[in-house]
Amino acid sequence: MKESGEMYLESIYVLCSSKSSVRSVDVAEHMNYSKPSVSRAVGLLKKDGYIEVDKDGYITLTQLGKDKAVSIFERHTVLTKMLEALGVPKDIASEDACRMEHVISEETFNAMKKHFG
Amino acid sequence: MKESGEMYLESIYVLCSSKSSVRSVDVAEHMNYSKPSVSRAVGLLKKDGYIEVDKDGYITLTQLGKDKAVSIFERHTVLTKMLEALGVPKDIASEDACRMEHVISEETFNAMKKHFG
DNA sequence: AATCGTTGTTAGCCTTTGCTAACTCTATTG
DNA sequence: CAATAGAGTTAGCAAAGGCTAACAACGATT
Repeated sequence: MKESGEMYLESIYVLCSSKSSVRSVDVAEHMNYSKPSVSRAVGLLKKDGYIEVDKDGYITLTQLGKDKAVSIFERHTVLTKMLEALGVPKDIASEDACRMEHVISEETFNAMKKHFG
Repeated sequence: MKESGEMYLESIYVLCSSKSSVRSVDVAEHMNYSKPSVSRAVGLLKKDGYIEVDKDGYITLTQLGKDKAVSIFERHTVLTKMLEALGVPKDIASEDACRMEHVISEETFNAMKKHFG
């Protein structure tokens, strides 16, 4: 799974937590991406078994997708907490966490979690 | 400047610190990239004023390039220190720092520097 | 029933950044 | 002096991942 795939998955996860239903257009609006970009990404996530899309376009996470999304989101949370603990303003902490969450190793994540989780 | 450009620049900087002269082939070997990849990247760094390349292919950093490289390298150093302080093994800390150094904001870097610099 | 808005898809473009194959140029060497 | 090795360049491929333009499908509204 590539970084962009992780971003889409995380967005779907976040949207699922706050809305009763999620479609591609919601993802596009949330990520500020065009519809075709989301359409392709959704197709890939579906092909790879991370999501299911019903005939009306409603998106649900599979167990695999949920596990992956939760793990990315947990990284985001821990990273944000760490940066805030270092004194970085909340919004900047979250933005930076958003980019860092895709590139840190398991070891680094676990170390951060131990100290800031 | 893109992430890949930053990597090339940092490599050139590191090589300049340990060798008396640096050519494209040294960069290629150091980064484990092909010669054409380096050739193109070097051309771009030159075009953008980060490096100079003499008629024999010897590469030197301009002031702009040096400033940029130092700032990236400093990020690398501070990030590595921070991760080591959290208990991440040295080699993994350095690898992760290598990816994180390109995506953190100035605010986050300064916060880390204050605590771990 | 015709039209319009919403949603999604298709086709295809662009940039980035890696690669290989094949070339040139220069300098050393037998 | 010819051949070879080393360095760099050119041409072009591929994958990722963004975009727009244009179209299809469908439900709601006039």
